[in-house]
Amino acid sequence: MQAPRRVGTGTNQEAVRRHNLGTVLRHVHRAGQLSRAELTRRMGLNRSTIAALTAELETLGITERTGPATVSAGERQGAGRPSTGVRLAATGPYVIAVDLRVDHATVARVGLGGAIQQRAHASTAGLAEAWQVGAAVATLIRKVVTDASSSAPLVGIGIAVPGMVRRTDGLIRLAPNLEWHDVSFSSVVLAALGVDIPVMVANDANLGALAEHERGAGVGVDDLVYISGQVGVGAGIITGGHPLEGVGGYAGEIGHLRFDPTGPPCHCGSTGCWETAVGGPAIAAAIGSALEDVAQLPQHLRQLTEASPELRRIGGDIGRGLASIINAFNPQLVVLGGYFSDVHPLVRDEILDGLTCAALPAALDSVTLTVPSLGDDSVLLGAAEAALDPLLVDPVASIGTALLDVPARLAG
Amino acid sequence: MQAPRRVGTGTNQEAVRRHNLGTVLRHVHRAGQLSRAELTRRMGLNRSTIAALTAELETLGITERTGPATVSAGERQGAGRPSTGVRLAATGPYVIAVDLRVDHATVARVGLGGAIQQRAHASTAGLAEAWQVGAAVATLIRKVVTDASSSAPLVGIGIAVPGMVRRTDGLIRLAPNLEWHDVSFSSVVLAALGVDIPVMVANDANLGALAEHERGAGVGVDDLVYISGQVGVGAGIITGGHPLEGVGGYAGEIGHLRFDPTGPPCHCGSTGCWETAVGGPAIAAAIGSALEDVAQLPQHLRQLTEASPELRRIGGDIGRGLASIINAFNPQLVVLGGYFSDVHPLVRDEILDGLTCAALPAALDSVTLTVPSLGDDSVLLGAAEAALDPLLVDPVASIGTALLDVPARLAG
DNA sequence: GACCTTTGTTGTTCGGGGCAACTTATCCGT
DNA sequence: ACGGATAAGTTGCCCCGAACAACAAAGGTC
Repeated sequence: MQAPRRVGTGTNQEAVRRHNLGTVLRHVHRAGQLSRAELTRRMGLNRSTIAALTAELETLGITERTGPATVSAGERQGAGRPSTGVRLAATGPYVIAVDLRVDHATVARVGLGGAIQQRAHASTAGLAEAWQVGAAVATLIRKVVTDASSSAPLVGIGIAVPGMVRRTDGLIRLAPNLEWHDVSFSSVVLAALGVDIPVMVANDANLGALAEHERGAGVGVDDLVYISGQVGVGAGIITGGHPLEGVGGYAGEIGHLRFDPTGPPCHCGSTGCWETAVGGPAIAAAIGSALEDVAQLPQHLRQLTEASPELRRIGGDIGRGLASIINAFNPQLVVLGGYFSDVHPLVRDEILDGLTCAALPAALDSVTLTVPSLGDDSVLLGAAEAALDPLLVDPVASIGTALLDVPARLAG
Repeated sequence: MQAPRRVGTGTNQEAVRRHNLGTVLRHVHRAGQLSRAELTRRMGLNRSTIAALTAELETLGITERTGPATVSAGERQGAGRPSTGVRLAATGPYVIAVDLRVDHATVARVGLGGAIQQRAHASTAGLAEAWQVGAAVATLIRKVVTDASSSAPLVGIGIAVPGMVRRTDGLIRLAPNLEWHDVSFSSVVLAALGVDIPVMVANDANLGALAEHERGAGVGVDDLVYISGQVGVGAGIITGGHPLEGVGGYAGEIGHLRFDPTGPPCHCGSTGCWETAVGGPAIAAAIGSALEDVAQLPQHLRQLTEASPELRRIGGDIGRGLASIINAFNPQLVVLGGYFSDVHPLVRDEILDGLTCAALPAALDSVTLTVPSLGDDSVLLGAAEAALDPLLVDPVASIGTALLDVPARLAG
């Protein structure tokens, strides 16, 4: 009995209301706590309109109002009546975020506002088949919802995968390091859980970029590139404030940019991809670590205080590869994620040298290099953000389709 | 006395009206002529709403209605009352488009709908200073408005430049082949014309991409890359239906992607950029043409029926470079503009071979290579589209600030 | 020619944001 | 301590735009 979904490029009043309600929630989601007066300023709407919108969010159980006396730290300033605050409800909607890696998986229950409420972790080493991994993930999911309030709605699941994911349906086309081809992992997980809720599967680098853009090093930056170094090398790109996807959703496969045609063959079939120069195996070799240990690269790198000449050369290669990326995308920020965040402090100068000699000055001027400010949780929190997105687009619809009484329903 | 510009992320009713009016106009602009019934279908709004919106466009003098009997070719089908048509008014708003190249400039008067109403062309060889070129362009502009109706409003000027253009203000940061640094060409042209109207300066490849997306080979394609081969090599990229700009507006400088570190030095200071392998000078050398003739490459290429071995090798290099671009952006379409459209028929197989061995299968599956369907006018029409954009966003405001009585005002 | 289908037109309804007046709550100066 | 200034919440009303329904118009179909 739900209203027919409108199509077409026109905007009607219902859509305006949806959009404004979602935008209010998005602001609260980003800022955590916010006064209605501040919302009025940021959205440019009338006070009374903001009051109506926040009231609706309250009746939906998403937010609650804080007394005007909340800010009591003695630093209030400016005359006038203090503004009522809006904050996220303790038993408000939440999502499940899954960060699937080559040999382990992390699952978290994440509320609106991006707070991790509960998390669980398990090794997946030795689990080759997707259904085995799916079962392990389902177990972790059951674990993280045990303490959830039964009145809090579960809005969806977000899953980060190291591979190429088709954006239309979340099919994993190819995850080389998991050795998966054409796996519908969302179906696998839902089957193991025995429920039906929206699942969003996406590439790990894209989600890392999303998280750093929303609540990490890239807040307020509308053009950024998140470089993911896990085993392979990939990138998540935000341009104009929106994720760059490409037709299929495979954009950002910068690990296979041509780097040195005289270099070694790459597992992709080509020769001299950037990944062969700066990928996990190359770095492992440069620091004398075993190739089987590629998944543990960050730990090994953190023990180093100085870079070997081999690692220094790789630093230069990182810089020269980044130069191509900066020329192509003209980002304001490059976030070095995965093991790159541990390589960066060791070879910062070499990276910059490589950059400077190969990037165009105009593009180089406006770019900054940094590491994720969310640490190792970028990708996990990005999966949460992706799963939360429908809620921020249309809160009413999303709450309507959410799952209630979750601990009991998943326990069965 | 104009209404204060609303800011903020909220949407109000006024904005809805603006958006819908602009969207109606955008549909007519794209389709040329359209029935109100068709508009109703495409926009998903009510018949009466469409009637009100089209009526407003009529009173603004932008469109006019065609009698229901317009379609008389005997191919009418379907029962029911025939729909009133909406078409662009003959004396409706128009823009000036300028395609500035290394040794010549083309200027056109372009109406809504993308029809070139008048055009002019002149060599700029020997004009080194920006003000000299600006004066030449102003002369061409005066020429193309001579026959314009004095009641038709001039909405703006769009200028395509082969260089890096800052998007915030249209400053030309660097145009290597014009040898310009930090030139505010919009000021130069406006000063030469003695009027003040909106001028949009942008990179030629970006505008070529825009035009092919709007009315060329990329209609309906939301992810495309337009490769521009003039003297240097650049790209204009559309992702998710929107131009990819980057912070400064310099995105798409793919001519300086790293291609072969053992290759020759590039004028940018780096070594082995893709441009050194497939740029104008390399192609001129491969077909035995003089280096001073780079601007005439297309003419020379069109006389060839067969590719030399050198040109074949360049074809492979084009393919291998495109592979990187396809991996990075995952486009649905790659449009080979500039001299590449003349190289393509000669070395199609070599390009495809290079592509196949270096691009990722998932990305390669969904991509098509083609040449501009607007021919040599892509960039010019893209400049027109860019200048028309404000009109399609807010018709009322744009008409309000437009210049009237243009032939007389520019003649002085 | 009767009936059906589709569209334009017109008047009305509905809903959402803007606005103004009033109330409430705090700061600040005397 | 007290009143004015300031800013924010609340309330009722208005305006505007899209939806809707009823009717008229124009053509197709049998």
